[in-house]
Amino acid sequence: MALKIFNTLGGQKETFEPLTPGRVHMYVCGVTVYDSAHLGHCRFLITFDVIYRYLRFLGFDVNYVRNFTDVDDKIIKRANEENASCEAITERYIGEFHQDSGALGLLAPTIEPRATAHIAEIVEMIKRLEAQGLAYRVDGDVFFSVAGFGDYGKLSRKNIDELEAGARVEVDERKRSPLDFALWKSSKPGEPTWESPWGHGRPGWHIECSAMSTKYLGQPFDIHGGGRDLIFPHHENEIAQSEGAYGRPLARFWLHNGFLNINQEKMSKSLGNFFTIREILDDFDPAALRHYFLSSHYRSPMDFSKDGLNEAARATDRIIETLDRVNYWAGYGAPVVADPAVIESFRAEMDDDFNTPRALALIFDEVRSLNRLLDGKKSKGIEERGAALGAICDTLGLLRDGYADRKKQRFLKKTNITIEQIKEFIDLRDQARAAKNWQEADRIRDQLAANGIVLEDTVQGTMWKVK
RNA sequence: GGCGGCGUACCCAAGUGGUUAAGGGAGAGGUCUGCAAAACCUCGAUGCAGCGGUUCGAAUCCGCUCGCCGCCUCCA
Repeated sequence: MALKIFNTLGGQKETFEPLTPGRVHMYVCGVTVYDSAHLGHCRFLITFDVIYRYLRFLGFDVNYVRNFTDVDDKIIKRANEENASCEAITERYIGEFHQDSGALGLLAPTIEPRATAHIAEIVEMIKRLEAQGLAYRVDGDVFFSVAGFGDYGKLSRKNIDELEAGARVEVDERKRSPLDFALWKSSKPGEPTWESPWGHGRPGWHIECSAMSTKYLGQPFDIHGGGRDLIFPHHENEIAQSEGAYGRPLARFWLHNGFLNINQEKMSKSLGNFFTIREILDDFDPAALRHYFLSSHYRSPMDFSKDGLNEAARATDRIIETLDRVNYWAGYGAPVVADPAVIESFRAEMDDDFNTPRALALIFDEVRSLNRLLDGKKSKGIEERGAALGAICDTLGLLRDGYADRKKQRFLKKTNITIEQIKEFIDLRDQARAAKNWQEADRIRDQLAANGIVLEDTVQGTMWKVK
């Protein structure tokens, strides 16, 4: 049994073995902090959170680095619009990002480096590239010379000549080739700026990832990830910089997640067709959102819809209900060993390029089996299989703890109904039921149902839940 | 123009050469229940965009056609 991962570099699944036995070094390109994170970001965050969790589940000690791009044209633009400092903007959105991450149940990376805290390393790397003859200065800017790096295009499988022919970018005439990109930009008055051998300026976008990944993970490291759109030019440029500077590979496995579309179009800031993470979490549980993303393979494109998210929410309810039943049945007593056969099946699915849709199918097979056992009042293996199911959910990061409470809280927040009122209705109905006044009991229940509250008569009494 | 991807039941979505095409949601019938809810059971694509081809055998490989999308520019 071995983990196989689809490697963009090479375009096929390859057996994964870390360079250092037992330790995985992983870098994922994070976000530019100039605005609230949206569902598209959510997908890449959850994708790599699951990969991180699964690698840990396999027993690897994972060094997971995910950066913040906190110096960039968009940040400067935003700061100017708000008449605020860039620091104020980036601090605000890094704070928001951490709130969203917490709400989504994302495991914190080992380190979250910021570009502005690594200017020295960036300058050092550019100097190295200059020494290698791969960089050239024009006025106060420094560009990378693509012509000097023979492997350029190997990740995105692009041919330099065709790229030049197809380029419809406004070409900076000072560049030797239209594909050359900025390593260092001279800064205009009012922009963030640092001292450098080339005068005052700031780093280009791509160089920060090269500098920071090398600093924290060495070179080469095991896994480099990000969204599909980063393949070209961002990751291609990172490779050119890092491999050009050090003469050895940057990363061994390159993973890219598919896009989240909406109405067949890419969800993006520029198109304005996005939902922010926080607005979706007002209406949906983070576990449901995660379930929704996991129901599709991470490399496939997805078309977002609230209907789809609602379906995922109902499916999540089903898993949670079963886990609750198991917990009730078993109590929260002594921990048991998770059923090894179930865990093994989970591994088999996930080892195949993190096939979460199949892992979910396994979860539902287990849900059905467990419910059948619980219905039959048979005890054989319930605790072990329940423990396995719980472990699988945890490895996927489905936030099962507090699920029912969160659902109730969202409901109570959106309506003016209080728990006390609901309990009063339940008491009234219980009295009617005790008197076998079924008509009145049903009337109360129907009334609550009309308000989105479902009652369940159980041996422990009447429970309520949100529809 | 170049490169890459997709099209599987009402909806979402696995499967990429070999017994009956996973799983979820919705739907229908049933068991349980005072009635419900939940759960469980049963049903549901002789077919995988279309047409050809390769093969003993294809949703899976090849070719063509149709439809859709992404990257080539900041973007997860």
